[in-house]
Amino acid sequence: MAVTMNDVARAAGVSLKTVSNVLNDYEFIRPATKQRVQDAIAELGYEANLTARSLRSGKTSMLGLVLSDLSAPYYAELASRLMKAAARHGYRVLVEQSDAEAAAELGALHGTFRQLTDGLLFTPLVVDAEAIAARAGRKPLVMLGEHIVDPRFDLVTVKNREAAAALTGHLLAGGRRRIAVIGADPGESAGTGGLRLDGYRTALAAAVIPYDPALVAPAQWRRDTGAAAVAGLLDKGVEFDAVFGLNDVLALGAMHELQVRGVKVPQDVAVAGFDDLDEGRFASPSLTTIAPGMDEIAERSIGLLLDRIAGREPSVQGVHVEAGFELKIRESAP
Amino acid sequence: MAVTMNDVARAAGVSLKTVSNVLNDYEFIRPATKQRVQDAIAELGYEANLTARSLRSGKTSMLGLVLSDLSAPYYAELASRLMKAAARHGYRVLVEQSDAEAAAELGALHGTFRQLTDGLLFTPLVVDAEAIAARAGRKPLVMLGEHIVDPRFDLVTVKNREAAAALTGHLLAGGRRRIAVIGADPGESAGTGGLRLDGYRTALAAAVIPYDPALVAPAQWRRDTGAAAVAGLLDKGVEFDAVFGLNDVLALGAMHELQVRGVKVPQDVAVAGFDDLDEGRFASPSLTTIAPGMDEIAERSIGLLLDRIAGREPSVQGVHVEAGFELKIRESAP
DNA sequence: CTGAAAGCGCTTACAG
DNA sequence: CTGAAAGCGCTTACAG
Repeated sequence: MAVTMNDVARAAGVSLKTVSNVLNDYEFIRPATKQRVQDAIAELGYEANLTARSLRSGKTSMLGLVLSDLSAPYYAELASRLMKAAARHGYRVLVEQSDAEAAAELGALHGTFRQLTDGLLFTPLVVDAEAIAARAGRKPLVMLGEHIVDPRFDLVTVKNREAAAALTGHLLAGGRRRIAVIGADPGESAGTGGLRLDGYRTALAAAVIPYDPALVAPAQWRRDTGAAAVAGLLDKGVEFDAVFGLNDVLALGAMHELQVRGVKVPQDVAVAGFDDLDEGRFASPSLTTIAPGMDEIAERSIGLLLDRIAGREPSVQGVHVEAGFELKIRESAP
Repeated sequence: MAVTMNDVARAAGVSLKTVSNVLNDYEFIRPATKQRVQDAIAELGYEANLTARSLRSGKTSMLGLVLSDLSAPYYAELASRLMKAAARHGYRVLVEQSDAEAAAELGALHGTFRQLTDGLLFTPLVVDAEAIAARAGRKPLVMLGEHIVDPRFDLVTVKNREAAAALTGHLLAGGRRRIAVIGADPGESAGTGGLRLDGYRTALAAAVIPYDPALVAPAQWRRDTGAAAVAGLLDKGVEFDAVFGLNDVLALGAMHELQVRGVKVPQDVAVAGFDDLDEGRFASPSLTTIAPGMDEIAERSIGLLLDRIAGREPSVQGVHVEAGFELKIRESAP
């Protein structure tokens, strides 16, 4: 059997409580006692049993991360950084893939997944604020992304509108006038796609260029759907001189389709995305995009969640954090 | 407070043990009793406390997955599928990133990570078999990848040698004679890189073409390093008419560098990779590659690990599973 | 087929 | 500053 606190207590000649005090960095321990306990721990190779600690304390030292699909590059990158940020504070991250299904998204809010974690980083895609509020329980919950923007919930996000406007502004400055948008419904205004579309419209308005809904093609945010959306525009005979993929994989899929059809990028059509995936830097041509402050997002969301868990964050209302961004100009839209 | 088994027992008018029996699908329960318990569970909204169950039973229903970096596309894809396969059996997967550091790889073998999981899926990159054997403990451990091929350990992998030989054969059939290899040391023979290099050499030998170590460039398996390795070959004046990136990101990095330098792919130099990332399908040109049987790998490794956990797998020796592969011929090496 | 009791390894009031 | 005791919510022999 594994070494227990009892073994340590016996070896050090103290009580269980004293070992617990040492383990939990209780201040008022006589240095000599502390030393004896630490020696016993080292000698016996004692490792605290997290399960027992969890059962008693109600804390698991795990954070939950709910996202649709870990194999999507943006989420993989985000998960990786969140795990590293959490590790710095002594927490692990348990990932749950929802596949963008409502039942899975809601399921992560209670049941065993919730039990196993002290707080949740949640990237809802289909479920609405009411459904979440009804099920969220008392454990802290921080939203990532923009599907839910609600004063009841903490939220960490990028400056989507500003970033999309900056990118669109860059395309306009390059002389592009008919900029297709891939990944949103023409009338969309909420959620990540809606906010980015809104930024696009803002930049258009600033340049006194009318908004043409025919240039906006909805698509799920994948490479194949990005390619299909551009194919649809081309087949319908819609004219455009640039494509703004609302994220990088959409832009990359679109760029592929353009090239397959002999449309030259950027000469005939410029292409730009959003996310700054490593993949885009090595695409041909390399992809112009927005680099969201991923480290800032990871750091801030973990920080906020841990503050809530520890009761350090005083605000009763949701705290909304907006991370910065950077425009990365590359070959696909110089 | 949450509803406990005691509350359910009281509501159903039975003992704790009976509730436990119903929860654990014990066979011999009177149907009426079972029904009463299930009704009480439904009515109270009871959810079993996993932590308490773990402390008592020693099982956590979690599997550990140790890999170097979750943001690497192959690992992200693998993790995603492993999580889905595990979920089908009622298990979750807890991921640990080692950053290819020995301390982290060894650390995952004991301590809290091991405690929290019933078995480990391990992708070691730097640690050797002896170090693992010395620290592995009694919980099951299944190796993924080929860094450790040792009769003491279970292993699930692709047919690396055969796949690399098939790919090389395809390049040779296309008339390529000087095929550069990116991602291995010229003398390497063990590990994933070594096995793939070995397959390359086998195909070369079958075509009676001498092996030229000058064509083999070591590189970490990333895009930037793939680009740098090809740059190195070009700068040294090494002549080649094809590049075999030992995985897709290497090939994609190499392809980017070639194109930046005005080398036409595939006319001047054909490029091929290994992994069949979605990214490669949408690269320009699209990437010829090997599709490892990812679902087979995920399914078999989870199956094997769960068999070991349940004591169902009788073999004392390590079981070695080799998944199939498929050659995907695309534009970069038609 | 079901019950009463012990115990997994911790933390946490409560004393002193 | 430290000890003895209770208890977190389950599962598991042991009876009956």
